[in-house]
This record gives sequence, C-alpha cells and structure tokens, in this order.
Amino acid sequence: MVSSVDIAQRIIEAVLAQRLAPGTRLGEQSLSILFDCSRTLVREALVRLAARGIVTVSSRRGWYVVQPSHDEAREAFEARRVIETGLIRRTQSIDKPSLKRLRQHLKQEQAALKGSDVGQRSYLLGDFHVCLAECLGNQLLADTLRDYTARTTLIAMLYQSTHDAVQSCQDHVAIVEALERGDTTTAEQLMEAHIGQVQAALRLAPANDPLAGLRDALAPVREATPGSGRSRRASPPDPSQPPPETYLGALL
Amino acid sequence: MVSSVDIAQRIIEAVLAQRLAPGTRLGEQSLSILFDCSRTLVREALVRLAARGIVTVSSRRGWYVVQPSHDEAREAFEARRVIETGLIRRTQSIDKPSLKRLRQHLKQEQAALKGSDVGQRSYLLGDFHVCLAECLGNQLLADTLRDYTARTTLIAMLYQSTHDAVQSCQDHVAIVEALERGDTTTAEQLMEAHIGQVQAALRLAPANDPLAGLRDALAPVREATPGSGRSRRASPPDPSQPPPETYLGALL
DNA sequence: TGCACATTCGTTGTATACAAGGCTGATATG
DNA sequence: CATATCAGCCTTGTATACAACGAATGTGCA
Repeated sequence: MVSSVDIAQRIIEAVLAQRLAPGTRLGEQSLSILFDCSRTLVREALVRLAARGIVTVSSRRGWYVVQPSHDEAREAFEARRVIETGLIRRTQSIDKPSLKRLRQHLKQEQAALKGSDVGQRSYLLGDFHVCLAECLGNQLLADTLRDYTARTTLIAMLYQSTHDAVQSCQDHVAIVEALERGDTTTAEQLMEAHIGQVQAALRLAPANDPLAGLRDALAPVREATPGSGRSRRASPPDPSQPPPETYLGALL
Repeated sequence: MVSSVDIAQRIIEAVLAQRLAPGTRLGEQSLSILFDCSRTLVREALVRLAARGIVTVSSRRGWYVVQPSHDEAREAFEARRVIETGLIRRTQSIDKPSLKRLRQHLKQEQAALKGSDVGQRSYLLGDFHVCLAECLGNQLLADTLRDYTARTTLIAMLYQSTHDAVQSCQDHVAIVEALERGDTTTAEQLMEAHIGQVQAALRLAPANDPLAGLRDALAPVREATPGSGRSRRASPPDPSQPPPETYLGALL
C-alpha cells in the first residue's frame, strides 16, 4: 500500500525532474485515482508538501504547485547561497567515502548530459547540492536544501531559465576538485559564483509588465539550436492559466 | 472553528515557551478534546509539524515531541550558525523600521527578564533570532529558522541547559548595536559567539553512558540558588519515560 | 444583445466509522 | 516462582460520507 510519504516524495521528485510545472493543479481525486488510494492519503501528502513550501491550497478550489514571486525567488537563491557557502566555509576537511560519493555523483551527471532524459539531468544537477550538504555532515540542512532546491527548480521553470546544464556540471566538478585538495576558500567562491550564474540565467520579467509572461509564451517560435534537445516548452507563468491536468501523468 | 494551522501554531508556541517538553506524548484524541474538533484536524496539524521536524509518530503508538539525539543537536546548532551568521555577513545595511522593531523586541525581552513568566522569556529569546532574520529580509530563512529554534529549544530542555537568560539578552543587545552602527563583521562574530555559548551550556552526557540522563534526573535535589526562579524541573531525557499526559494542558 | 441571477457541478473541508496493530496485564503451565 | 501465551484495550491508519463553498453555465428579463 502506498503511503503519504511515498506520494509526497513522488511529487517532489517530479518537481526536481521538471516534470511538474509551477502552477500545475494537483486535484485530490485525480491523485487518489493515480495512486490508487483514498483522498485521505493524498491530502496528507499535500499537507506535508504545503508545510515544505512546494504546494499551496486555494480554499475549495484546489492544490497547486507553487509559483514563487520575484521576491520569493530572490529569497530562495539567497537562502541557498547562505547555506551552501556557509557549509563549505565551516568545513575543515572532507572524508574519503564522501569524496567517493561526490565523484560518483558527478559521473552520473556527466552520463545524463550525454543522454536525452532532460528530467534526469535536472534532477541530478539539483541533487548534487543536497548530496554535498549530506557529505559535509549536516542532514538537517541537507533536508532543508532539498526543499529549497525544489523551489529553485520551480523558479527556473517559471522564469524560463536559459542556464546551461553542461556549465553547471563543470561548476560542480570544479567545486568537488577544490574540496578534494582541501581548498575550501576556493570551493566557497566557486559555489557562490555557481549559484549566482544559475540565478542570473533567469528571465525575470519587469514587475510593471504583468503581460510579459504571456507575451513571451505567445511569441512566434524561434528556430531552436540543433541538438539542444529542448523539446518541451516551459509553462506560461500566468497564474490564471494553469497547465492542463494531463501533467499529472508525469507522476507515474 | 479552529484550523489545523492554528493547532500546529499553538503546539509550536508551547514548545518555544518550554511548556511542552521533548518526549511529551501528543495523543490525537486528547488534542481533539482539548481543541474541541475532530481527530482529522489534529492529525493534519501533527502531520504538518512532523514535516517541520517538531514531532514524530511511532506507528500505532502515538505522536511525540521530538527528542533530538546528540548528533541532531550538533547539526541543529551548526545549521543555526550557518544561517544566522551567513545572513548577517551578507547584510549591507539595515533599514530604520527594522531597527525599530528589533529595539522594540529587545525591550520586550528585558521586560520578560524582570517578570516571572519563564515561558514568555524563553519564547522571546528564541523569537529574537526569527525576528532578526525577517529584518534582514529573508522570510524563507526566517521560517526555517523558526523550526530550528524550536528544535534547539527542545534540545535545551532535553539536555538541561544551564544557560543564563540575562546573558542571552545582553548578547542580543550587543548584536543589534553592532548592526545599528553598520558593523556587520562584529555582529557576525557576536552571533557566532552567542550561539556557541548557548550550545556550550548544554549538559551533553557522554554517549557511552546511557544511564547518565536517568542518574542525573534521580540525583538528590541540590539547594537551589535563591531567586533563580526555576520552579519547574526539566523532564527526564530518558525516551522510555515520557512525561505524563498532563502537560497537554499547557496548550490551552 | 447584454446583464443580473439562480442553479448545478465539482472541489475541498470535516467528521465519523471501522480496520489493524501494539501494549498491558491476566492466566495457564513448566 | 518464572515464563510463555493470549485476550482485551487503546492507539493510530485508512476509507468514506456528507457539508460547505466557489466557479461556471444556463436562463430570464430589460
């Protein structure tokens, strides 16, 4: 029997893999059918996720994947900077098993970059940061960071990040290398720069143009760079136009 | 009608005010009677709190206020150090309304120190850190910090902290003063030292003596310092001996 | 045609009924 | 007397029924 923890985890994973767009409606009944359980369990899972800032409920309208505002986006990135650079800064050294795990993770990232599974790619790139926090010996912060990472993933989807996955992976490699030779100062600077670049790749529309998102979404398609592999478009960030329910299929 | 958010908040506040000891059993039925609602709402509140790391559930046995292990205690303090010093470090300057709010808060702390309400005192001393995070412009981290503060409050109760409230308040004053004159470097150092002192005041029994807690709890009472005002004893930290249900009355 | 209003449908919100498992204490047995 | 077993009680776990509310749609009227 599926538990509410399972359901919550599946939803989180779907978010991290960019299979659930911000604003997606998560109907209790739909999910209960999808997971073949009662609404009770679904509801419990959604309440869990709400406490973690991944979904919100609009009274008697439905549950939705959060759509962080510009301000919330800024806070999320700042929060990640604080935690991740802080963790590295306080690190004396990193033990062998952890280093091995990190290197293993980097290999997975590189493999995913060669593959075509964009979701897997996104998931691994985000999970690196959680993984790193665990390796630096703080499970509590790692758990928090997982939620923040989900949040920034949603932000990246919402604000149509143009960030380059290859670059991200290279950044990760450089950070691990710095840690490996005990150069935490460099590692911290690299992490700071890395998060900064991810944030800078957002296309934050000016706040005084509420139609910017729609305008963007409805613009004539530009010729895609061959081999870029971006087949699925990001969802329109307009709150009044949530993506169709079909997205729920991504959970299974 | 009381909502599950209300119930969760009441429980959190009770923890922050040290009116709910770690290990306290939170029976669904007891709470539903206390709050005059169905078990459904109580359960939802408890699930919320579980997601925030304040309570845990033992299958078909009951819900309990968490009893962080030594390791978890260390992580919690490290997490707070990372976040709070990191936030200060990144602060350029602090605006007037925020400063006013902080000074207001310090006044409340000082008033509580003169009063006899130990719970209020504990609550305010912890809330200072949340308040500060909000003033430094990051609601997300402030929310996280609230949970961490609740956690460290529980840790302080569990490990019979000998920390001095007056000292704590003085630390807070010094931190705000440093921020006021724009000296974030000093503020950061002060915060680091402050958290360190709180942590150092814990009586962490050595891990190889599982009876240390019990031995401590059952030791003959020593003559209390007059005027110290500590009328209520901390609960025994032995997990097999949770405090009596009576504590629940503290919620109302 | 345009607009106010009522109705209907679909959704979440809450309570309750019942199932399933753990703990305690009584009891039987060596 | 010590110990294993079992029945009963109390707890959480899950499903379901119904209430309450919002949104959309259809309808009557000006």
